[in-house]
Amino acid sequence: MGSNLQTNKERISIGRVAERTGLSVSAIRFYEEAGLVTPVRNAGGQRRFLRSDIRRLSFVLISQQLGFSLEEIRQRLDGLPRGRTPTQRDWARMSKSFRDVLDDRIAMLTRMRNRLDGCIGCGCLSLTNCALYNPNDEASQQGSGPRYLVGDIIAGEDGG
Amino acid sequence: MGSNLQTNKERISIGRVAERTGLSVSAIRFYEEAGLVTPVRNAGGQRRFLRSDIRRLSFVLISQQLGFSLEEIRQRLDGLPRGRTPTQRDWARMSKSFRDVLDDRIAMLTRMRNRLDGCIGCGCLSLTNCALYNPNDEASQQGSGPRYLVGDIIAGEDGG
DNA sequence: CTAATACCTCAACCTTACTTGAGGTCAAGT
DNA sequence: ACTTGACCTCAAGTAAGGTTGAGGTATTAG
Repeated sequence: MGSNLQTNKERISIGRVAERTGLSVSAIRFYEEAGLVTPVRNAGGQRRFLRSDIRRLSFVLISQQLGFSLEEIRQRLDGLPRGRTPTQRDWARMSKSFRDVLDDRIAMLTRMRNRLDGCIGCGCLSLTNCALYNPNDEASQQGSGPRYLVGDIIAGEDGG
Repeated sequence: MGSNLQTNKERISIGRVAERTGLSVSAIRFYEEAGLVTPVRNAGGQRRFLRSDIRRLSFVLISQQLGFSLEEIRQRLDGLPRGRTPTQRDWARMSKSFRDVLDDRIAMLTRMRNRLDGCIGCGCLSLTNCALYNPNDEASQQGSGPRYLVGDIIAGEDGG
């Protein structure tokens, strides 16, 4: 009875995993390359996944919906135990980690929203005073490259 | 008195615009290509911007911080009047448009957050029942490619 | 007038998250 | 045995949002 703790048998193919997760085969291969799953190979060189990898990939999908990058997800998955199948407690810990980030994002978006009227809505768009530019907010940072703001932006106005 | 409605004088170089907005010169050229600003050229072929373009680009920067894509921003900027310098009322209208989207995003993130404990936190990750996968939410949709979910994902469980 | 900047275009490169295709192998059914 | 379908690797393409560099022209300060 101790034998099914680990489920070393019952390895499944990439096609099965794709069916069960809704991911494409190519995406699963890509996720392997990204370090999100680490299937073994059979004698013929084909990938064999654990059933628990389905849950792992489901977690990846959910996390993406929450707006996390694959790298952020990988870091959290690396916190899972290697020697055993993750327990409810393990997942709950990660859930909390995400919840905290979501709380921050919601708070930031709410602040942004509240500032919007005062900043754009007034028509001044004065970035000197504009709270939307406060670099202390962990702002979106979607693209690459510098996104800084200095000095008096609007000083000389059009129509002058 | 009608002469300064349009401000045909006082055109400024791309370097000046870069200084005033904090954008790089290359980014401003890129934004021109994206249709976000449309500077004229002087006799030597160099770009000359209106002072109001600084405000326009400031709006672009703020909108990006709010999480909008350049295309979404362009569409909103295209709603600005072409014949005259935008008024406070014009900016306020766009502000409202963004505010509405932000309200939706905040609401969605909040729903997600509230579901997180029930879905990941319980450790089941059963995507059959998982509200986080509800496609009716305008979910993040960051990457490209299909992101669908079908059927019973977790049915055969590890350790089973 | 000349040197130093600032500006120009075009092409290539970067990251993230994948897809698509070519060319070849493995596994399963008959 | 043979055929089909699933699988393999590697290279290139896509989209967004830019940056970097090469090679050349404009403008400006002295």
